[in-house]
Amino acid sequence: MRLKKLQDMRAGGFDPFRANAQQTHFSDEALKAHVDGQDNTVAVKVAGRLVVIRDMGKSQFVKILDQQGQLQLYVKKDVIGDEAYAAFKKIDLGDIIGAEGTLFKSKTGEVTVRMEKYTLVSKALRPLPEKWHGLTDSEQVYRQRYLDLIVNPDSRARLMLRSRIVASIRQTLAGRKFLEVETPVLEGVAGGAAARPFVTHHNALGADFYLRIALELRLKRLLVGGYDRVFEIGRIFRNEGVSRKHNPEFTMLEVYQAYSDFHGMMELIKAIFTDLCRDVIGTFEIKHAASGQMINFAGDWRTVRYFDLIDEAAGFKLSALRGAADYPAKATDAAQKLGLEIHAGWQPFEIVNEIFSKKIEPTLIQPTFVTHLPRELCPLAKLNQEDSGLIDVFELCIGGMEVAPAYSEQNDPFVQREMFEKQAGEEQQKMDTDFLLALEHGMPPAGGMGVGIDRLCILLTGAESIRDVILFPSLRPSDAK
RNA sequence: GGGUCGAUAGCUCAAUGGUAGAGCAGCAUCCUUUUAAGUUGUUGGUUCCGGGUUCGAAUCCCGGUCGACCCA
Repeated sequence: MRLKKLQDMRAGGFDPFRANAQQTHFSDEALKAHVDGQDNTVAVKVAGRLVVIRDMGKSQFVKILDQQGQLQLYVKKDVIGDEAYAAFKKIDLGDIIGAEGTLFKSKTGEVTVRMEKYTLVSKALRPLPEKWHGLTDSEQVYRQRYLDLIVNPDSRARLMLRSRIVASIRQTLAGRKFLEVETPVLEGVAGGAAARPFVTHHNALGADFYLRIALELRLKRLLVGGYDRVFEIGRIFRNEGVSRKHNPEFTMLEVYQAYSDFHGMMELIKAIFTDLCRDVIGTFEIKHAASGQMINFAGDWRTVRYFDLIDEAAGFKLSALRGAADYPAKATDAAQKLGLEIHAGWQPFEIVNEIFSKKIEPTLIQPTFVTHLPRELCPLAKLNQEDSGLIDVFELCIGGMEVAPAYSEQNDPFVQREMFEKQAGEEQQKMDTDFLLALEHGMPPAGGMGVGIDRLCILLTGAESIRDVILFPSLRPSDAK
């Protein structure tokens, strides 16, 4: 039917796919441009997709949707003429039009464009999903996100907010003289984190490449190169499970600042959140979707040592036994008392971290800096001066999720090499020998931080799943119809 | 990878093992300030795919595909 309308139009000498329209106002700008009490004085040219048609015979109210939202148009036979009105009646819901007219307020007080002229600029050959319930089939929401954006205002607003969140972060960092850089996605060694990488092959070079799993080692080379404040917002790839908190490709912000340390990173991440809450979200209190609690981003954030939390969970001073002969047994015992399953070959730090990630992290709803983690958890951080079993780092947890880890970065090439070589446990990082070479040239002391942008967006938009803040989440390929 | 649940008209959803329906969308009709507009009429199905049981399967069984949730 719609195809026939298109064919008729083309036979009549008009092809909507060859037409265009002008846009002087977005919908929200048009709404603001109306002057109270002065109807039909302001002329606008608007454009968008027809999403509502209320036909009353010789006149109709319709609504178009553009980037900023919906705008009502009033189409009157007397105004646009018999011929144009007859043609307008043939337009379908979902078609894209440009319209010119003047602004007025309807009987019910809605600012509306009195349409004088219109142009059909694109024909929709397929119908829109239902207007009231929207599109709820999650598979279609993800696979055909464009339909979700057209009919589900929540999705539209949430994903637009993500764009503004990223823009705000860039602005905060630029204001502090950070340089935004781009580093390779294809790497010979996927380092900087412990994760299974995706592998691909470069034909001309005859070599396998890995998609990066972190940005860290490249950005630190830039510190060596004399760029003292650098950051990258980029996609990284981990060939692991998919869940509400995990997508195989996700966006990471990594920041490195020379002559700073993990305390400096605390200040920086607070500044980023403060700017976001004030400029983008408009509130410092955000509801946590999973728990229903309000997360308060204002004021001082709690800072607590990793092992203090462990001791609290265990119910006794487990940390005092670190290094003692019965530490592994006591740690296993404590974990099992908490109902955790401990695998036979696990190192003590793995057992303790199981307690942290299963029993503690999910309870950290309010912003919390967890500091002084065991050294085995990250080979790239500086060792604590007082206790070389610990590292000078924090893990920022919010909403029960790890949102941002930060370190005082290890810049001693000997210690760094040793840390790589001595790695224990299941999760081990690959040794990047060129990175060690770079360290040997001298890297300034620095604070560094990684921020999972997707998780940040989950928190700030009150979303329930990572898929709600990623435009096109990874799905198993399926044969398109 | 394991478990649970789901897939029916373009969309949102119904349908004791017995003729597959409704609302919206579409089509036609009436209506010159509507707000999920309203009115009258009406079209529309490979019930995800492949097997099996049965006189008869959207429904029961087996296998598969895709998705959601939970667990690892």
